[in-house]
Amino acid sequence: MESYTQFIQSAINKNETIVFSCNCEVEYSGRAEAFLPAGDRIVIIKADNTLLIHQPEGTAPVNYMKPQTAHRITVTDEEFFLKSQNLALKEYLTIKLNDIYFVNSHSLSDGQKLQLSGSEKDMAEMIYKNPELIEKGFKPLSMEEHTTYGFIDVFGHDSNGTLMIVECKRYVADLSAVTQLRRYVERIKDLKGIDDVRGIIAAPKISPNSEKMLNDWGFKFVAVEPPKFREKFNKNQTNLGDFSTIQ
Amino acid sequence: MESYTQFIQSAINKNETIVFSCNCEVEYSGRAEAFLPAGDRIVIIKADNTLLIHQPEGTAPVNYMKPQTAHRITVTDEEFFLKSQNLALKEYLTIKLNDIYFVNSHSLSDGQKLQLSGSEKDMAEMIYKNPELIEKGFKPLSMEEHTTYGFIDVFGHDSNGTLMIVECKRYVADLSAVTQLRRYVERIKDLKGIDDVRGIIAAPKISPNSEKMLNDWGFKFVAVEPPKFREKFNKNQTNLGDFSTIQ
DNA sequence: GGGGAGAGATGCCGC
DNA sequence: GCGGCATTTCTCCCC
Repeated sequence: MESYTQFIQSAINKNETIVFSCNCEVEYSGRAEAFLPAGDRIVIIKADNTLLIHQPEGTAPVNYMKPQTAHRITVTDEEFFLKSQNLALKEYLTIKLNDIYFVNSHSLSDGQKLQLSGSEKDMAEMIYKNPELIEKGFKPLSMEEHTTYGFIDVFGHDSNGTLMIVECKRYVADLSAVTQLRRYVERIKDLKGIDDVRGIIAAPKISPNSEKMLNDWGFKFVAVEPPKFREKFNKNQTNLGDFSTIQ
Repeated sequence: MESYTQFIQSAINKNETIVFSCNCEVEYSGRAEAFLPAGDRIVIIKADNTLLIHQPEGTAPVNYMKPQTAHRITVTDEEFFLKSQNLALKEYLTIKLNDIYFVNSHSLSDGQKLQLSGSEKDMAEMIYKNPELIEKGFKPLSMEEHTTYGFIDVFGHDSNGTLMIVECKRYVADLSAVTQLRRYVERIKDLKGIDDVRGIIAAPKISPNSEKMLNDWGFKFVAVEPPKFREKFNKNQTNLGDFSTIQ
């Protein structure tokens, strides 16, 4: 234990990226209060002093501390602790280390950013460039039009000159998407002093209750798929190929 | 490289929790499309076949695959890949391994769940038990009352018998919190066939525009802090104690 | 730094 | 599985 914790403390001092696996319990106090009883976990301390605690299952960390947190190993009555505190955010975390299985530490170098396509913004741009996806005669005027009550994805008018507000969702449009659209429509009616503004939800799908609410308010749903420029795989494949033996 | 990748493949077969550090590039196709150029990262494959890729900075993983994804090492023209696919979700990820710095694999055991307090639900319970936090004479009738347009945090009536709907937020109430409240108020008016229903936002803070919108609709903001039962630290401390040397 | 909103959101609970 | 919604949301963008 002692050699492991000394190694961790030394790596903390050198600002390296540290990974270790341990049996531990965790206490957190900050935006909420939390306690996690003893179990096996993986702990990562990154170069920017982010701390992550992962259980052996699940996508999200069970506990964490944000970047720029101070970390220190302490020993009391032969019990080992990793104490973290972020004074600026008033957040505190203590890991009681019952056992350490392995530790690794490296200086890692990575200046790359993820290049992603298929976001809601990409959808809005696609609609802006291909307005017929909404309806024949739709003329977009602006994207991300700002109002006090939020900003509008695509703003324009139809073939009759009636103003149109389009709210894009990349997956299933829900109740809050509909109230969001309503907020913009009301705001534009108020700002322009007119009563005739159309509201459109553009998404691949919409939940039944949301569609009911949408129709109750006189708005319209248009089915649109988000664009995916980088697509390389055939998603309809049924042949597992290389993977067939490990399914 | 070859011994590392063989070790990884063998650990995948044994369903262990694997951690390795490497230089790699990543390609993802699924709900969106993404590419991450070469850099140093930490990769975790968990016992439930969740995969996480972390850069040396930041809280969130830069790429990931959900639980129950199949993983396999492949070698083509002396280039090493970790290929992951989740056929059920139609998601695919390929890591091109340029270099591996270390690998570790263990069978980890952890059946514990995080015990958390200070959530929105805790706030609702606190208000239910201490209705004077909202106002003198408030009588709560139910929590999580269900409507077609969502469920209400705390439902009750005031000293005059007027129905009241309370929406709790654990941090700053925003525009969508106000529209959410409005949705419930309108739904209850509609269901009960009455016109007099009060709406309350209970939160520590509310954004200025949200408060304006709230007041425009005749609703009210009440300042309430979320409860924190596990609090052990004095957050107003200015003495850094053990941490003073590493700030 | 605050406001506003998306996210490959995730996770939880309910039906 | 979908629906509805909170989250120690995180992250980005813009003011």
